[in-house]
Amino acid sequence: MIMVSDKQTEEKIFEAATAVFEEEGMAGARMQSIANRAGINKALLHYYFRTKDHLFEAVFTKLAKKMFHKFNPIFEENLSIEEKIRFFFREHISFLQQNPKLPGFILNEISHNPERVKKVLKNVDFKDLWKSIIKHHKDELHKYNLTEENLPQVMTTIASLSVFPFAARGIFEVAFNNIGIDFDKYIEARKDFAAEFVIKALKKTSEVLPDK
Amino acid sequence: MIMVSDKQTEEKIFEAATAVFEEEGMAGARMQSIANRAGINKALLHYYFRTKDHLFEAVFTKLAKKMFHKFNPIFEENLSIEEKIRFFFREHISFLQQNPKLPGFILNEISHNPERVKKVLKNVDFKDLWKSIIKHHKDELHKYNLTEENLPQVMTTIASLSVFPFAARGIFEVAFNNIGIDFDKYIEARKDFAAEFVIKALKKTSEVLPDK
DNA sequence: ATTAACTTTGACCGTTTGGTTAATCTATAT
DNA sequence: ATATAGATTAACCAAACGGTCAAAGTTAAT
Repeated sequence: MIMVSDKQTEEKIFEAATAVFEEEGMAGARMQSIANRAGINKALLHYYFRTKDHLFEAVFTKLAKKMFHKFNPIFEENLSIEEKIRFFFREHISFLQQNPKLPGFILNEISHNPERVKKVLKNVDFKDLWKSIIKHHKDELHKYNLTEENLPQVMTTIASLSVFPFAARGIFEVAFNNIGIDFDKYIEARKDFAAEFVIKALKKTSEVLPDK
Repeated sequence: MIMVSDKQTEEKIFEAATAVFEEEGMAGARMQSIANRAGINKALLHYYFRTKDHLFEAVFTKLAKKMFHKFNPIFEENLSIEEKIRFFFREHISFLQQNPKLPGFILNEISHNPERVKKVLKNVDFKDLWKSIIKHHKDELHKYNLTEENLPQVMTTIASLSVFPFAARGIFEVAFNNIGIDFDKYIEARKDFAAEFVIKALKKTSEVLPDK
C-alpha cells in the first residue's frame, strides 16, 4: 500500500479547473488551459477526472453548493427580521466580494442546462423552509408587510439586490466609470443600503411612526 | 427547386443566429447549427457574414441595444417619480416576458468579454443622464430619500428587481415548483410588487402620513 | 440566347478539441 | 536490489470545428 501520492495534484487540477470554468464557462473552457494552469500534462486531467464533463460536474456541484449554502442564515439564524436582513446583506455581499465571478458562472451554466440545478436543490424542501420562516417570526410579523403570499416576491427581491450587481458587474462598471464611482466602493455601500431599503419597504406605515 | 420563402436569406440567417446564440452563447454556438436552423448551407453563412465573430457581433450589438434602450423611459417620460416607477416596471417586465433569454445572454457575454459593452454604451453620458433626472424631479424630490449620492444605488436596485428574475429563471423555477407557484404568474405579479416595493422604500417617513 | 452579376451548394482543408495509449518515472514494501 | 503499483508524460488519434473554393444555379438586362 503506497498512496502517499500527491493528494496535491488532484487539488491543483480542481483549483485550475475552477478558475478556468469560472472565467470561460463550460463551452469556452479548454482542457489544455486547465492543464497549463495546473502546471501538468493534459493526459493527467483525464487520469483524475475521466472526461471534461466529469471535471465540470465536480466543479459546478461544489460551487453551486457554496453559493446556495450562503442563503441558509435567512432560515437558520435566530435573529429578529430586521437583524436578519442586515446580517444577510452584510455577510452575503462580503461572501460575493471574495467570489465575484460565482454568480455569473452559476447563472450562465444553469441557463444553458436548467437540469443541473435540480441535482443541487433536490434535497431542499422550500415548502417547509418558507413556512418555517413565517412561523419563526410570527410574533413580529404584524409589523411588516410580509405574508405567506408575498414571501416569494420578498425573498427573490432580497436575492436580486445582493447577487445582481455581481452578475452585471461589466455593465455597472462602465456606467459608474462615467461618473467617477468605484465599483468596489459601490459594493461596500450596498451592504447597508440594501438592508435599509428592504426594511423600509417592508415596514408597515402604521409602525413607522409609533405615535400614529 | 423553388425557394418561396418570403423572408430574405440574410434575415433568416440573422434570426437563426439570434436564436442559437441566445440559447448556447458565443462559445457554445455552432455555425452548422445556425445553418441548419436557417435551412441553408453552412458556406452561405460566410457569404453574408464573413466569420463567426462578425455574425456574433451583429447579433450582440442589436440585442444589447434592444435591451438598453428599454431603460430610456426612466429618463425621458414626463411623469412623476411614482408614475415613472410604476410605468417602468410594467413596461420593462412586459418587454422581458417577450424576450426572456435576453438578460442571461447579455450578462453572460459581457462577463466573458467586458470590452463589448463599451462599444454599445460609448455614446451614453451617464453623468448628464443622472444629473438631468435629479433636475427633472427637483420639485418632488423632497418627498423621497433620493439624492445625487444614492442615485446609483437606487437605479441599480430598480434594474435588479426587473432583470434578475429572468437571469435566474432556472433557479427560481425549481424553488417555485416545489411550492406550487407558476413562474409566469410570479412575473406577472412582480410588475406591481416591485413598483410598490421601491416606492415604499423611497418615500420619506414624514411624508407617508401627511399628519405628522 | 448570351452575358454578367449575384446566390447557393457540396466537397474539401487546416486547425483545434477532447480523449487515448504505451512508455517512463517515482516511491515504497519486501 | 527488485518487484509492484500508482503517477506523469510525449506522442498520437478521430471527430468536430470554422472557414474556403470552384462549380452550379438563378435572375434580369441586353
